[in-house]
Amino acid sequence: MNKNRAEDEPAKKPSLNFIEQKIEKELAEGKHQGRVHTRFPPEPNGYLHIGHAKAICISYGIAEKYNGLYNLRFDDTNPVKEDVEYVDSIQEDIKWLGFDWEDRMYYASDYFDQLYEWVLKLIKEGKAYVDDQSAEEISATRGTPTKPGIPSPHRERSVEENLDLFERMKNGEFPDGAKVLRAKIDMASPNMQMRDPVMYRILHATHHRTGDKWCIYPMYDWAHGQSDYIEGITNSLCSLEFEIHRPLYNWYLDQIVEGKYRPEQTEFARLNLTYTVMSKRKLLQLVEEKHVTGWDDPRMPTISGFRRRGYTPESIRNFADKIGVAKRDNVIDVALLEHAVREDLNKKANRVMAVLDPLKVIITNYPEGKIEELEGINNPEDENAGKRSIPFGREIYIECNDFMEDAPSKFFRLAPGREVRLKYAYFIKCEEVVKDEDGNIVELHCTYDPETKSGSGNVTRKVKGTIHWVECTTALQAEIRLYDRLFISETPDVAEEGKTFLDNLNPDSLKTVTAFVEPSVKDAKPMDKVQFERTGYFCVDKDSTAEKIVFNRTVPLRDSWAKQANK
RNA sequence: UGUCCGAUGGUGUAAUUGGCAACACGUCUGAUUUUGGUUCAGAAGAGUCCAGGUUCGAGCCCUGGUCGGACAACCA
Repeated sequence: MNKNRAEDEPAKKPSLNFIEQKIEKELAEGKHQGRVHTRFPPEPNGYLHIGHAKAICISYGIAEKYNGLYNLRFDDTNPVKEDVEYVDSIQEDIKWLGFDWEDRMYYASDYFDQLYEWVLKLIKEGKAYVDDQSAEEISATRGTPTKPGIPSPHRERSVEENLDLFERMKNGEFPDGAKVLRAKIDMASPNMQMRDPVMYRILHATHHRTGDKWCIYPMYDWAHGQSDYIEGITNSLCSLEFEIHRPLYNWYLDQIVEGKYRPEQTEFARLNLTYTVMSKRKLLQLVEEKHVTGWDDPRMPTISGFRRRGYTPESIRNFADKIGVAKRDNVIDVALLEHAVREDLNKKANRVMAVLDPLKVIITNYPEGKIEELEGINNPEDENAGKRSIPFGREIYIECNDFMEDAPSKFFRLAPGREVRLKYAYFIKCEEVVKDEDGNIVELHCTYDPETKSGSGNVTRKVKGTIHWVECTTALQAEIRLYDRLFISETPDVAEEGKTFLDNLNPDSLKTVTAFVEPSVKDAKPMDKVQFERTGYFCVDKDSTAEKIVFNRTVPLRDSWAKQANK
């Protein structure tokens, strides 16, 4: 505790990110009557991933910070891509992260009638027209970023004709793609978004909420700002790729806003993570082509995947805090996410001994058949976590790599003639290495020193290493899934020529082993988090049962052994 | 050969709006430790994309470049 320092030096004002600065300025100016109201607007066409988690933490976090409100709004304007399965999972994931939108859950589809009314007004004002051109023609006449577009031959239709045609579009008289409604803005605008953008298209599709009521659906741009306006959103935060849409967002608002209030769009850089694919399309492909077991596969960067993997909501929110908010493109090292997980789990996860790669050790001077109960501390970081009993006996398993036959002097663990401490138990000394006819090590014969019992306090000599172990006859068996990163490339999205991101898949992203675990884990419930001593953080799988205990590896322990070994 | 946006240690984010570039992760060193974990103490590492300008003083302001990103779905 740096109490003294805190008293001597005035606490440094925590720095604000650019969105917070903007909001504080607005607040100071009395904009929006001092209200802050944000929203998170996912399209229900996939599961939420860690990138969405960042966006949620920003939008909702800002509202919380300034005592404002936040909404959840499903941006469901494209029925052919959307599904209720996603609506449900999105709600579950946001709740799990710890955010509560109370009764403010909306759908863009709630506003279809209002949107229709408003667009009629635009048509009457000569600001929108029905275009009969095909999608290809519209695309071809839009021009390029450096060449102006060519006005549609239907651009100057009369208001009456537009009204009639649009009415008939709505009534289902035309097939998909036959006509669209376009805003009449500027076909020569240097901003491609302003070249008479499509406002409505014909889609004879059943919407997951409005059913068959509509066969024309609004485009994102025409729905989004208006939805913000309807909901009283003050700050509409989105990612950078919508920056170029902002003039259009504002143009549409210009047409409908009455009075002083109007929402304002602000953009920030989306999250990129090393070794991680963040595109919904690609994640969907991983699921559909069965490269993973589902959206909640522990290797997926989805919120549900991380949850199943054993990540905690706190760690994800802390992570979002650490990475900050800015407008420049970024690639965050996954190590930072993993650090946030370890930081949280270190405080919360109870310690347990488990041997993943067993080597049998027989303690030759320990009485046969005797089982002794030793005391273990559940969590040295948390006094309230209590203690547990661990059986010890003549035959135990230790980790294979905790023994080395020809050990260098820097190797602190077991080797012929060397002595180590068994965690919570005794010193043991390796007396004999037993091998089979092929020369493989079968088991170790060791002796223990009864004087060195843990906690006895009468130990005069020191050992350099403490290793974990599990007693053979009382050990439980568990299936351990050692999940590793799904991709071997730091930037799997950037595939070499002739390759796709799938070529960057890690063939070793899942290894399953059967391990021996101390008997106390029989009480573990699905989703419980534990730390296997000296190994890593693990989470009891959601489908784990008493008959078949399954652990997913959340994240390995920070491991400086490897570095030592490389010296 | 357009418009918009961006550029600060390896990574990410700051810099009280013009005042000797800070914090976190990572790296390294040391101490404590019945986890080579945790914790603690310390160190190295950028002179802010480049070139000019304004100023007593520029990462912040101005001018001109360079590099990177976004935009030409009836996706969001």
